[in-house]
Amino acid sequence: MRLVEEGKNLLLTQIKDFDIKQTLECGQCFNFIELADKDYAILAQGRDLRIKQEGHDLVFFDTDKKTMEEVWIPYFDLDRDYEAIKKDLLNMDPKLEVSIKALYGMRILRQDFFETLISFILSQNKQIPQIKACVRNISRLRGKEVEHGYLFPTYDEMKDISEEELKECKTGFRAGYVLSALDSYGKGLLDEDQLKAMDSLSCNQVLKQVKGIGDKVANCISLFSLDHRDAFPVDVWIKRIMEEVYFDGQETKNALIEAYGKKTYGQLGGYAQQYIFYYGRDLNKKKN
DNA sequence: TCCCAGGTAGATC
DNA sequence: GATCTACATGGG
Repeated sequence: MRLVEEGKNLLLTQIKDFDIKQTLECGQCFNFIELADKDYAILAQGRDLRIKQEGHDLVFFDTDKKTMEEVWIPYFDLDRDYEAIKKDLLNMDPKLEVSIKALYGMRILRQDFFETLISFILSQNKQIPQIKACVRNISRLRGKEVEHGYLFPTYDEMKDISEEELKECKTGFRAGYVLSALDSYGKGLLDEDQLKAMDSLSCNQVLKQVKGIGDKVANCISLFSLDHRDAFPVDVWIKRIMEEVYFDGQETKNALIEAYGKKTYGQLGGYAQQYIFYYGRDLNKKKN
């Protein structure tokens, strides 16, 4: 990986194990726009970033070196060795080979905690396009306008939102859950630094005290915004494919699947989960 | 018209 | 404890 300045843009060359489409469209983040093939606007980290991939090169538009090192390299998890992660996972479970090969360029983003907290509360019992629409509605109502849309609001921008406004954003029965999360956040019960310092189990327990956060959402928040890479969210897709591949086609409780994932993949549980999730969904798309 | 979606809380047994 | 169901909204 090498940094090259090109006028106002920054070029990252010789990148490995990275694909912008796989990374953004694997269901971990919702506030981005596809401008063209492998050319996206990402509304995150309080910024509007246009990023384009050309083979092993990444173009970061209108970006300085400091922002790149302090914001985008951590955000895209580019300072982590995915070759080693994939190799370790394959040793733990050879069955992962197909999904890892299919999703060779997926990186788990290090996303903003508040945004991830609210977004994954909204995600329950919704399809990804609908989650995106919901996040977009809230951002339009309360977030800062930028070139390619609206940033997701900060806590201060969102704290006095009403239930009616949330329902206008098509949050449905999740509106009350969002209010509950805002309340806990405002009271300081959800402190990002403290949650990061805990082990993932304790972290999930704290998150689950919020009404509307259960096992699955807590694991997603832990994995996608609190550096708990051993988290293992079990949703309908994971359940389906793991019952088929690891539980002999037998109906299996979510808690048991989660325990199996954590035991099998340990610290790499979150990565394994993402590879399996994407593969399961992708396979389903091809059937239709 | 029915079924499902990156689920969860509350009721009921 | 474990299981059942209602919950908004949109798409197949």
